[in-house]
Amino acid sequence: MIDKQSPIPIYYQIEELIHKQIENGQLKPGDVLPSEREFADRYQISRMTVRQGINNLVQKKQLVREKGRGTFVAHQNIEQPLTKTTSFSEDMVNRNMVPESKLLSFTRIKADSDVATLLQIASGTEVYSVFRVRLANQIPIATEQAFIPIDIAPHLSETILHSSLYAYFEHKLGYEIDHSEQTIRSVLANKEDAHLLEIAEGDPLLAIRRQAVTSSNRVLELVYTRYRGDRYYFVTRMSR
Amino acid sequence: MIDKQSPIPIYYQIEELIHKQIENGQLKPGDVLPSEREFADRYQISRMTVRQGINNLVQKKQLVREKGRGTFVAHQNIEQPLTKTTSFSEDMVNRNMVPESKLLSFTRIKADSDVATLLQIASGTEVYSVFRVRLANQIPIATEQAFIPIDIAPHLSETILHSSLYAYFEHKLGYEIDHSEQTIRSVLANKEDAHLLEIAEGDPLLAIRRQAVTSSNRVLELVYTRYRGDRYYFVTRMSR
DNA sequence: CAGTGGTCTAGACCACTGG
DNA sequence: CAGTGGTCTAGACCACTGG
Repeated sequence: MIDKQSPIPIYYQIEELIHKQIENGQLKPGDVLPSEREFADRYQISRMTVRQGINNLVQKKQLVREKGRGTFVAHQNIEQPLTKTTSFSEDMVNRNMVPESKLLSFTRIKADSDVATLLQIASGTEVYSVFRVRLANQIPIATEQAFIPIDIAPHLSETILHSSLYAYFEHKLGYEIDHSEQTIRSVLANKEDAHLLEIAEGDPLLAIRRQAVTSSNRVLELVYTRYRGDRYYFVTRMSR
Repeated sequence: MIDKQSPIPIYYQIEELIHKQIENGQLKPGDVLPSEREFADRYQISRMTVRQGINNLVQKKQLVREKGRGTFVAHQNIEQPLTKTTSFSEDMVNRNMVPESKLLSFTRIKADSDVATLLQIASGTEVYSVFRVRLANQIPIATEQAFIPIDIAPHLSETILHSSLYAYFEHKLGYEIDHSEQTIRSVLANKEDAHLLEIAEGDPLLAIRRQAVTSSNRVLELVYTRYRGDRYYFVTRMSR
Protein backbone atom coordinates (compact mmCIF):
# COMPACT_ATOMS: atom_id res chain seq x y z
CA MET A 1 0.00 0.00 0.00
CA ILE A 2 2.77 2.39 0.93
CA ASP A 3 6.00 1.77 -0.93
CA LYS A 4 8.96 3.32 0.82
CA GLN A 5 11.29 2.44 -2.04
CA SER A 6 9.15 4.22 -4.61
CA PRO A 7 10.39 7.50 -6.01
CA ILE A 8 6.90 8.81 -5.31
CA PRO A 9 7.05 10.70 -2.00
CA ILE A 10 5.49 8.84 0.90
CA TYR A 11 3.39 11.85 1.88
CA TYR A 12 1.93 11.85 -1.60
CA GLN A 13 1.15 8.14 -1.41
CA ILE A 14 -0.74 8.80 1.83
CA GLU A 15 -2.55 11.67 0.16
CA GLU A 16 -3.65 9.51 -2.77
CA LEU A 17 -4.63 6.65 -0.49
CA ILE A 18 -6.98 8.86 1.49
CA HIS A 19 -8.23 10.64 -1.60
CA LYS A 20 -9.18 7.35 -3.24
CA GLN A 21 -11.05 6.19 -0.17
CA ILE A 22 -13.08 9.36 -0.28
CA GLU A 23 -13.67 8.99 -4.00
CA ASN A 24 -14.90 5.41 -3.85
CA GLY A 25 -17.03 6.03 -0.79
CA GLN A 26 -15.07 4.07 1.80
CA LEU A 27 -14.77 7.38 3.58
CA LYS A 28 -17.88 9.54 3.62
CA PRO A 29 -18.32 13.22 4.50
CA GLY A 30 -18.18 13.57 8.27
CA ASP A 31 -16.23 10.35 8.84
CA VAL A 32 -13.22 10.43 11.15
CA LEU A 33 -9.89 9.41 9.75
CA PRO A 34 -7.49 7.22 11.69
CA SER A 35 -5.30 9.44 13.83
CA GLU A 36 -1.97 10.66 12.55
CA ARG A 37 -0.19 8.43 15.03
CA GLU A 38 -2.12 5.44 13.82
CA PHE A 39 -1.21 6.16 10.20
CA ALA A 40 2.41 6.49 11.25
CA ASP A 41 2.26 3.26 13.14
CA ARG A 42 0.41 1.28 10.53
CA TYR A 43 2.71 2.22 7.67
CA GLN A 44 5.86 2.53 9.75
CA ILE A 45 6.47 6.10 8.76
CA SER A 46 7.00 9.29 10.69
CA ARG A 47 4.03 11.25 11.95
CA MET A 48 5.39 14.41 10.27
CA THR A 49 5.25 12.62 6.93
CA VAL A 50 1.64 11.65 7.53
CA ARG A 51 0.88 15.26 8.42
CA GLN A 52 2.39 16.49 5.18
CA GLY A 53 -0.01 14.33 3.18
CA ILE A 54 -3.01 15.24 5.31
CA ASN A 55 -2.07 18.92 5.15
CA ASN A 56 -2.36 18.87 1.40
CA LEU A 57 -5.85 17.41 1.54
CA VAL A 58 -6.86 19.95 4.18
CA GLN A 59 -5.56 22.63 1.84
CA LYS A 60 -7.77 21.24 -0.92
CA LYS A 61 -10.69 21.27 1.51
CA GLN A 62 -11.17 17.54 1.27
CA LEU A 63 -10.36 17.09 4.96
CA VAL A 64 -10.99 19.18 8.05
CA ARG A 65 -8.91 19.10 11.20
CA GLU A 66 -10.39 19.57 14.64
CA LYS A 67 -8.04 20.15 17.51
CA GLY A 68 -8.28 17.45 20.15
CA ARG A 69 -10.96 15.60 18.18
CA GLY A 70 -9.50 14.29 14.98
CA THR A 71 -9.44 14.73 11.23
CA PHE A 72 -12.66 14.42 9.26
CA VAL A 73 -13.80 14.11 5.69
CA ALA A 74 -15.11 17.53 4.65
CA HIS A 75 -18.72 18.03 3.81
CA GLN A 76 -19.47 18.96 0.24
CA ASN A 77 -18.93 22.60 -0.50
CA ILE A 78 -22.40 23.97 -1.05
CA GLU A 79 -20.83 26.84 -2.97
CA GLN A 80 -23.65 27.45 -5.40
CA PRO A 81 -22.74 28.22 -8.98
CA LEU A 82 -22.68 31.99 -8.91
CA THR A 83 -21.89 32.35 -12.51
CA LYS A 84 -21.52 29.47 -14.82
CA THR A 85 -19.07 28.63 -17.52
CA THR A 86 -20.84 29.02 -20.80
CA SER A 87 -19.75 28.62 -24.37
CA PHE A 88 -20.03 31.56 -26.73
CA SER A 89 -23.23 30.13 -28.18
CA GLU A 90 -24.81 29.55 -24.79
CA ASP A 91 -23.81 33.04 -23.73
CA MET A 92 -25.38 34.65 -26.78
CA VAL A 93 -28.60 32.67 -26.46
CA ASN A 94 -28.82 33.90 -22.87
CA ARG A 95 -28.62 37.42 -24.20
CA ASN A 96 -31.40 36.76 -26.67
CA MET A 97 -29.10 36.88 -29.64
CA VAL A 98 -28.56 34.46 -32.44
CA PRO A 99 -25.00 33.12 -32.43
CA GLU A 100 -23.02 32.32 -35.55
CA SER A 101 -19.47 31.46 -36.26
CA LYS A 102 -17.07 31.84 -39.18
CA LEU A 103 -14.14 29.41 -39.19
CA LEU A 104 -11.04 31.16 -40.49
CA SER A 105 -8.47 28.46 -39.85
CA PHE A 106 -8.22 25.02 -38.33
CA THR A 107 -4.71 23.58 -38.11
CA ARG A 108 -2.30 21.63 -35.97
CA ILE A 109 0.64 23.53 -34.55
CA LYS A 110 3.36 22.99 -31.98
CA ALA A 111 2.48 24.73 -28.72
CA ASP A 112 4.82 27.56 -27.83
CA SER A 113 5.87 27.85 -24.22
CA ASP A 114 3.05 30.22 -23.18
CA VAL A 115 0.33 28.04 -24.65
CA ALA A 116 1.97 24.89 -23.29
CA THR A 117 2.17 26.30 -19.79
CA LEU A 118 -1.47 27.33 -19.80
CA LEU A 119 -2.56 23.96 -21.20
CA GLN A 120 -0.29 22.20 -18.73
CA ILE A 121 1.46 20.22 -21.43
CA ALA A 122 5.06 20.04 -22.63
CA SER A 123 6.27 22.83 -24.84
CA GLY A 124 6.36 21.70 -28.47
CA THR A 125 3.47 19.25 -28.13
CA GLU A 126 1.07 19.40 -31.06
CA VAL A 127 -2.25 21.11 -30.45
CA TYR A 128 -5.22 22.10 -32.54
CA SER A 129 -5.41 25.76 -33.34
CA VAL A 130 -8.86 27.08 -34.16
CA PHE A 131 -9.38 30.65 -35.26
CA ARG A 132 -12.90 31.97 -35.64
CA VAL A 133 -14.96 35.09 -35.86
CA ARG A 134 -18.01 34.96 -33.65
CA LEU A 135 -21.19 36.76 -34.63
CA ALA A 136 -24.37 37.71 -32.82
CA ASN A 137 -27.42 38.68 -34.85
CA GLN A 138 -25.12 38.63 -37.88
CA ILE A 139 -22.84 41.29 -36.42
CA PRO A 140 -19.21 40.28 -35.79
CA ILE A 141 -18.71 40.53 -32.08
CA ALA A 142 -15.49 38.71 -31.26
CA THR A 143 -12.44 36.96 -32.62
CA GLU A 144 -11.59 33.72 -30.95
CA GLN A 145 -8.32 31.79 -30.95
CA ALA A 146 -8.60 28.38 -29.30
CA PHE A 147 -5.93 25.80 -28.53
CA ILE A 148 -6.86 22.20 -27.76
CA PRO A 149 -4.36 19.43 -26.99
CA ILE A 150 -4.65 16.75 -29.66
CA ASP A 151 -4.80 13.91 -27.19
CA ILE A 152 -7.82 15.53 -25.59
CA ALA A 153 -9.81 15.27 -28.81
CA PRO A 154 -7.91 13.20 -31.39
CA HIS A 155 -10.72 13.29 -33.93
CA LEU A 156 -11.67 16.93 -33.78
CA SER A 157 -13.09 18.06 -37.10
CA GLU A 158 -14.66 21.07 -38.77
CA THR A 159 -18.04 19.40 -38.45
CA ILE A 160 -17.66 19.13 -34.70
CA LEU A 161 -16.55 22.74 -34.47
CA HIS A 162 -19.75 23.79 -36.16
CA SER A 163 -21.80 22.29 -33.40
CA SER A 164 -21.08 22.76 -29.70
CA LEU A 165 -17.54 21.94 -28.65
CA TYR A 166 -18.52 21.79 -24.98
CA ALA A 167 -21.30 19.33 -25.73
CA TYR A 168 -18.78 17.23 -27.69
CA PHE A 169 -16.32 17.27 -24.77
CA GLU A 170 -18.99 16.38 -22.28
CA HIS A 171 -21.31 14.00 -24.09
CA LYS A 172 -19.15 12.36 -26.74
CA LEU A 173 -15.77 12.28 -25.01
CA GLY A 174 -17.05 12.00 -21.46
CA TYR A 175 -15.02 14.85 -19.98
CA GLU A 176 -16.50 16.62 -17.04
CA ILE A 177 -15.86 20.32 -17.23
CA ASP A 178 -15.53 21.45 -13.64
CA HIS A 179 -14.82 25.13 -13.96
CA SER A 180 -13.08 27.74 -16.03
CA GLU A 181 -10.55 30.39 -15.13
CA GLN A 182 -10.60 33.64 -16.94
CA THR A 183 -8.41 36.65 -17.15
CA ILE A 184 -10.09 39.78 -18.43
CA ARG A 185 -8.19 42.73 -19.85
CA SER A 186 -8.89 45.88 -21.73
CA VAL A 187 -6.92 46.30 -24.95
CA LEU A 188 -7.03 48.28 -28.18
CA ALA A 189 -8.04 46.83 -31.53
CA ASN A 190 -5.14 46.21 -33.87
CA LYS A 191 -5.39 46.16 -37.66
CA GLU A 192 -6.52 42.53 -37.80
CA ASP A 193 -9.16 43.02 -35.09
CA ALA A 194 -10.44 46.10 -36.85
CA HIS A 195 -10.73 44.27 -40.15
CA LEU A 196 -12.41 41.16 -38.77
CA LEU A 197 -14.75 42.94 -36.38
CA GLU A 198 -15.57 45.82 -38.73
CA ILE A 199 -14.46 48.48 -36.32
CA ALA A 200 -11.65 51.04 -36.23
CA GLU A 201 -8.11 50.43 -35.10
CA GLY A 202 -7.72 51.67 -31.52
CA ASP A 203 -11.30 50.89 -30.56
CA PRO A 204 -11.59 49.24 -27.15
CA LEU A 205 -11.77 45.45 -26.86
CA LEU A 206 -12.41 43.15 -23.95
CA ALA A 207 -9.73 40.46 -24.12
CA ILE A 208 -10.63 37.32 -22.24
CA ARG A 209 -8.35 34.37 -21.75
CA ARG A 210 -10.13 31.25 -20.61
CA GLN A 211 -9.01 27.82 -19.52
CA ALA A 212 -11.65 25.09 -19.25
CA VAL A 213 -10.64 22.65 -16.53
CA THR A 214 -11.93 19.14 -15.80
CA SER A 215 -12.60 17.74 -12.36
CA SER A 216 -9.33 15.85 -12.62
CA ASN A 217 -7.59 19.16 -13.27
CA ARG A 218 -6.81 18.69 -16.96
CA VAL A 219 -7.05 21.76 -19.15
CA LEU A 220 -9.34 20.94 -22.07
CA GLU A 221 -8.89 24.11 -24.00
CA LEU A 222 -7.31 27.51 -23.89
CA VAL A 223 -9.23 30.28 -25.58
CA TYR A 224 -8.32 33.87 -26.29
CA THR A 225 -11.37 35.92 -27.18
CA ARG A 226 -11.35 39.58 -28.17
CA TYR A 227 -14.78 41.14 -27.88
CA ARG A 228 -15.89 44.45 -29.32
CA GLY A 229 -16.14 46.87 -26.41
CA ASP A 230 -19.24 48.48 -27.86
CA ARG A 231 -21.14 45.25 -28.28
CA TYR A 232 -20.16 43.06 -25.38
CA TYR A 233 -19.72 43.25 -21.66
CA PHE A 234 -19.00 40.62 -19.11
CA VAL A 235 -21.30 40.12 -16.16
CA THR A 236 -20.41 38.19 -13.07
CA ARG A 237 -21.66 37.65 -9.58
CA MET A 238 -19.36 36.87 -6.70
CA SER A 239 -20.17 35.81 -3.17
CA ARG A 240 -18.69 37.64 -0.21
CA MET B 1 12.55 39.64 16.33
CA ILE B 2 11.59 36.03 16.96
CA ASP B 3 10.28 35.39 20.45
CA LYS B 4 10.48 31.74 21.38
CA GLN B 5 8.61 32.34 24.63
CA SER B 6 5.66 33.92 22.86
CA PRO B 7 2.44 31.95 22.61
CA ILE B 8 2.44 32.95 18.95
CA PRO B 9 3.87 30.02 17.00
CA ILE B 10 7.40 30.54 15.76
CA TYR B 11 6.47 29.55 12.20
CA TYR B 12 3.85 32.26 12.23
CA GLN B 13 6.34 34.83 13.48
CA ILE B 14 8.61 33.91 10.57
CA GLU B 15 5.67 34.21 8.21
CA GLU B 16 4.79 37.68 9.45
CA LEU B 17 8.40 38.77 9.40
CA ILE B 18 8.77 37.89 5.73
CA HIS B 19 5.34 39.21 4.85
CA LYS B 20 6.15 42.59 6.36
CA GLN B 21 9.41 42.84 4.49
CA ILE B 22 7.52 42.26 1.27
CA GLU B 23 4.89 44.80 2.20
CA ASN B 24 7.28 47.58 3.07
CA GLY B 25 9.46 46.93 0.07
CA GLN B 26 12.56 45.53 1.78
CA LEU B 27 11.91 42.44 -0.29
CA LYS B 28 10.85 43.07 -3.87
CA PRO B 29 9.28 40.71 -6.41
CA GLY B 30 12.01 38.45 -7.76
CA ASP B 31 14.30 38.85 -4.74
CA VAL B 32 15.84 35.74 -3.20
CA LEU B 33 15.13 35.04 0.41
CA PRO B 34 17.83 33.85 2.77
CA SER B 35 18.00 30.07 2.61
CA GLU B 36 15.98 27.97 5.02
CA ARG B 37 19.17 26.88 6.75
CA GLU B 38 20.20 30.48 7.20
CA PHE B 39 16.86 31.40 8.76
CA ALA B 40 17.19 28.43 11.08
CA ASP B 41 20.70 29.43 12.03
CA ARG B 42 19.99 33.11 12.46
CA TYR B 43 17.00 32.64 14.75
CA GLN B 44 18.21 29.44 16.37
CA ILE B 45 15.18 27.46 15.30
CA SER B 46 14.68 24.26 13.40
CA ARG B 47 14.67 24.24 9.64
CA MET B 48 11.33 22.43 9.62
CA THR B 49 9.83 25.31 11.56
CA VAL B 50 11.18 27.79 9.03
CA ARG B 51 9.69 25.66 6.27
CA GLN B 52 6.29 25.70 7.90
CA GLY B 53 6.22 29.49 7.79
CA ILE B 54 7.54 29.69 4.25
CA ASN B 55 5.08 27.01 3.13
CA ASN B 56 2.19 29.17 4.20
CA LEU B 57 3.46 32.10 2.16
CA VAL B 58 4.03 29.83 -0.84
CA GLN B 59 0.45 28.68 -0.43
CA LYS B 60 -0.67 32.30 -0.53
CA LYS B 61 1.45 32.78 -3.64
CA GLN B 62 3.57 35.45 -2.02
CA LEU B 63 6.67 33.28 -2.36
CA VAL B 64 7.85 30.83 -4.98
CA ARG B 65 10.22 27.93 -4.35
CA GLU B 66 12.74 26.79 -6.93
CA LYS B 67 14.47 23.51 -6.35
CA GLY B 68 18.21 23.87 -6.04
CA ARG B 69 18.02 27.63 -6.50
CA GLY B 70 16.20 29.19 -3.60
CA THR B 71 12.99 30.84 -2.52
CA PHE B 72 11.87 34.02 -4.22
CA VAL B 73 9.33 36.76 -3.73
CA ALA B 74 6.52 36.14 -6.20
CA HIS B 75 5.88 38.54 -9.01
CA GLN B 76 2.77 40.64 -8.66
CA ASN B 77 0.96 39.06 -11.52
CA ILE B 78 0.66 35.67 -9.90
CA GLU B 79 -2.71 36.54 -8.45
CA GLN B 80 -5.44 34.16 -7.49
CA PRO B 81 -8.78 34.06 -9.20
CA LEU B 82 -11.40 36.18 -7.55
CA THR B 83 -14.29 34.01 -6.60
CA LYS B 84 -15.18 36.28 -3.78
CA THR B 85 -16.18 39.88 -3.45
CA THR B 86 -13.19 41.86 -2.31
CA SER B 87 -12.64 45.52 -1.70
CA PHE B 88 -9.98 47.32 -3.68
CA SER B 89 -7.62 47.09 -0.73
CA GLU B 90 -8.20 43.39 -0.23
CA ASP B 91 -7.72 42.79 -3.94
CA MET B 92 -4.40 44.65 -4.02
CA VAL B 93 -3.08 42.89 -0.94
CA ASN B 94 -3.88 39.59 -2.66
CA ARG B 95 -1.71 40.71 -5.54
CA ASN B 96 1.19 41.55 -3.26
CA MET B 97 0.74 45.25 -3.74
CA VAL B 98 0.36 48.04 -1.25
CA PRO B 99 -2.97 49.82 -1.69
CA GLU B 100 -3.46 53.53 -1.20
CA SER B 101 -6.24 55.94 -1.87
CA LYS B 102 -6.56 59.64 -2.66
CA LEU B 103 -9.94 61.18 -1.81
CA LEU B 104 -10.86 63.75 -4.45
CA SER B 105 -14.37 64.55 -3.35
CA PHE B 106 -16.92 63.50 -0.76
CA THR B 107 -20.34 65.08 -1.09
CA ARG B 108 -24.07 64.46 -0.89
CA ILE B 109 -25.99 64.57 -4.13
CA LYS B 110 -29.44 63.66 -5.39
CA ALA B 111 -29.37 60.32 -7.20
CA ASP B 112 -30.13 60.56 -10.91
CA SER B 113 -32.35 57.91 -12.40
CA ASP B 114 -29.54 55.53 -13.41
CA VAL B 115 -27.90 55.59 -10.01
CA ALA B 116 -31.28 55.35 -8.26
CA THR B 117 -32.29 52.32 -10.32
CA LEU B 118 -29.05 50.51 -9.61
CA LEU B 119 -29.23 51.36 -5.90
CA GLN B 120 -32.89 50.35 -5.86
CA ILE B 121 -34.01 53.66 -4.36
CA ALA B 122 -36.27 56.46 -5.53
CA SER B 123 -34.85 58.88 -8.02
CA GLY B 124 -33.87 62.14 -6.31
CA THR B 125 -33.04 60.51 -2.98
CA GLU B 126 -29.85 61.89 -1.44
CA VAL B 127 -26.79 59.68 -1.61
CA TYR B 128 -23.15 60.02 -0.72
CA SER B 129 -20.87 60.48 -3.67
CA VAL B 130 -17.26 59.46 -3.14
CA PHE B 131 -14.67 60.04 -5.81
CA ARG B 132 -11.22 58.60 -5.33
CA VAL B 133 -8.04 57.67 -7.11
CA ARG B 134 -6.79 54.25 -6.10
CA LEU B 135 -3.09 53.47 -6.06
CA ALA B 136 -1.07 50.30 -5.86
CA ASN B 137 2.59 50.53 -4.92
CA GLN B 138 2.18 54.29 -5.29
CA ILE B 139 1.13 54.07 -8.91
CA PRO B 140 -2.36 55.33 -9.78
CA ILE B 141 -4.25 52.31 -11.00
CA ALA B 142 -7.92 53.25 -11.00
CA THR B 143 -10.47 55.97 -10.52
CA GLU B 144 -13.44 55.08 -8.42
CA GLN B 145 -16.83 56.73 -8.17
CA ALA B 146 -18.98 55.29 -5.41
CA PHE B 147 -22.58 56.03 -4.47
CA ILE B 148 -23.97 55.05 -1.07
CA PRO B 149 -27.53 55.70 0.08
CA ILE B 150 -27.42 57.99 3.10
CA ASP B 151 -29.81 55.89 5.15
CA ILE B 152 -27.44 52.95 4.73
CA ALA B 153 -24.64 54.80 6.51
CA PRO B 154 -25.93 58.04 8.03
CA HIS B 155 -22.63 58.88 9.70
CA LEU B 156 -20.22 58.15 6.93
CA SER B 157 -17.14 60.31 7.23
CA GLU B 158 -13.76 60.87 5.63
CA THR B 159 -12.16 59.01 8.50
CA ILE B 160 -14.23 55.93 7.79
CA LEU B 161 -13.43 56.14 4.10
CA HIS B 162 -9.76 56.02 4.94
CA SER B 163 -10.14 52.67 6.59
CA SER B 164 -12.10 49.78 5.13
CA LEU B 165 -15.62 50.62 4.05
CA TYR B 166 -16.57 46.95 3.87
CA ALA B 167 -15.33 46.38 7.40
CA TYR B 168 -17.40 49.39 8.51
CA PHE B 169 -20.51 48.03 6.81
CA GLU B 170 -20.02 44.59 8.25
CA HIS B 171 -18.63 45.16 11.72
CA LYS B 172 -19.90 48.58 12.73
CA LEU B 173 -23.24 48.69 10.96
CA GLY B 174 -23.96 44.98 11.05
CA TYR B 175 -24.81 44.58 7.36
CA GLU B 176 -24.10 41.23 5.86
CA ILE B 177 -22.71 41.55 2.37
CA ASP B 178 -23.99 38.53 0.52
CA HIS B 179 -22.62 39.02 -2.97
CA SER B 180 -21.75 41.56 -5.60
CA GLU B 181 -22.77 41.89 -9.20
CA GLN B 182 -20.37 43.30 -11.68
CA THR B 183 -20.44 44.41 -15.23
CA ILE B 184 -17.10 44.60 -16.96
CA ARG B 185 -16.48 46.64 -20.09
CA SER B 186 -13.61 47.87 -22.14
CA VAL B 187 -13.49 51.62 -22.71
CA LEU B 188 -11.04 54.31 -23.75
CA ALA B 189 -9.52 56.80 -21.34
CA ASN B 190 -11.00 60.27 -21.59
CA LYS B 191 -9.18 63.48 -20.64
CA GLU B 192 -10.00 63.19 -16.95
CA ASP B 193 -8.97 59.53 -16.77
CA ALA B 194 -5.73 60.32 -18.54
CA HIS B 195 -4.95 63.12 -16.12
CA LEU B 196 -5.78 61.22 -12.94
CA LEU B 197 -4.19 57.93 -13.97
CA GLU B 198 -1.14 59.47 -15.63
CA ILE B 199 -1.76 57.81 -18.96
CA ALA B 200 -2.70 59.00 -22.45
CA GLU B 201 -6.16 59.77 -23.72
CA GLY B 202 -7.41 56.77 -25.72
CA ASP B 203 -5.51 54.22 -23.64
CA PRO B 204 -7.59 51.16 -22.78
CA LEU B 205 -9.41 50.97 -19.45
CA LEU B 206 -11.31 48.19 -17.75
CA ALA B 207 -14.56 49.75 -16.54
CA ILE B 208 -16.23 47.78 -13.79
CA ARG B 209 -19.59 48.58 -12.31
CA ARG B 210 -20.28 46.85 -9.04
CA GLN B 211 -23.25 46.59 -6.74
CA ALA B 212 -22.68 45.18 -3.26
CA VAL B 213 -25.82 43.39 -2.11
CA THR B 214 -26.88 42.28 1.38
CA SER B 215 -28.57 39.00 2.18
CA SER B 216 -31.85 40.91 2.45
CA ASN B 217 -31.24 42.18 -1.08
CA ARG B 218 -30.47 45.79 -0.27
CA VAL B 219 -27.83 47.47 -2.39
CA LEU B 220 -25.21 48.93 -0.05
CA GLU B 221 -23.18 50.70 -2.66
CA LEU B 222 -22.78 51.23 -6.35
CA VAL B 223 -19.23 51.66 -7.57
CA TYR B 224 -17.86 52.57 -10.95
CA THR B 225 -14.18 51.79 -11.23
CA ARG B 226 -12.00 52.54 -14.22
CA TYR B 227 -8.79 50.56 -14.13
CA ARG B 228 -5.70 51.16 -16.24
CA GLY B 229 -5.61 48.41 -18.83
CA ASP B 230 -1.84 48.12 -18.60
CA ARG B 231 -1.80 47.69 -14.83
CA TYR B 232 -4.85 45.69 -13.96
CA TYR B 233 -6.74 42.70 -15.14
CA PHE B 234 -9.64 40.89 -13.66
CA VAL B 235 -9.37 37.21 -12.87
CA THR B 236 -12.33 35.04 -12.13
CA ARG B 237 -13.27 31.42 -11.85
CA MET B 238 -16.63 30.08 -12.80
CA SER B 239 -18.09 26.65 -12.23
CA ARG B 240 -19.69 24.73 -15.07
C1' DC C 1 -7.97 10.53 32.02
C1' DA C 2 -6.29 8.81 27.23
C1' DG C 3 -6.32 10.50 22.73
C1' DT C 4 -6.12 14.18 19.30
C1' DG C 5 -4.05 17.64 16.38
C1' DG C 6 -0.44 21.77 16.78
C1' DT C 7 4.13 22.90 17.24
C1' DC C 8 8.99 22.08 17.36
C1' DT C 9 13.65 19.90 17.36
C1' DA C 10 18.12 18.26 15.35
C1' DG C 11 19.42 15.71 12.69
C1' DA C 12 19.66 12.93 7.71
C1' DC C 13 19.94 11.88 2.61
C1' DC C 14 18.18 13.20 -1.94
C1' DA C 15 18.03 15.64 -6.57
C1' DC C 16 18.75 19.73 -8.46
C1' DT C 17 21.04 24.35 -9.98
C1' DG C 18 24.98 27.06 -11.01
C1' DG C 19 29.62 28.15 -11.26
C1' DC D 1 31.77 21.54 -6.19
C1' DA D 2 28.98 24.07 -2.36
C1' DG D 3 24.41 25.45 -1.75
C1' DT D 4 19.43 24.95 -2.35
C1' DG D 5 14.83 23.18 -1.55
C1' DG D 6 12.33 18.30 -1.01
C1' DT D 7 11.64 14.60 1.82
C1' DC D 8 11.88 12.02 6.04
C1' DT D 9 12.88 10.46 10.82
C1' DA D 10 12.00 9.70 15.86
C1' DG D 11 11.34 11.78 19.12
C1' DA D 12 9.14 15.88 22.43
C1' DC D 13 5.77 19.00 24.90
C1' DC D 14 1.52 21.67 24.36
C1' DA D 15 -3.61 22.75 24.51
C1' DC D 16 -7.66 20.86 23.58
C1' DT D 17 -11.87 17.51 23.43
C1' DG D 18 -14.62 13.99 25.43
C1' DG D 19 -15.87 10.63 28.56
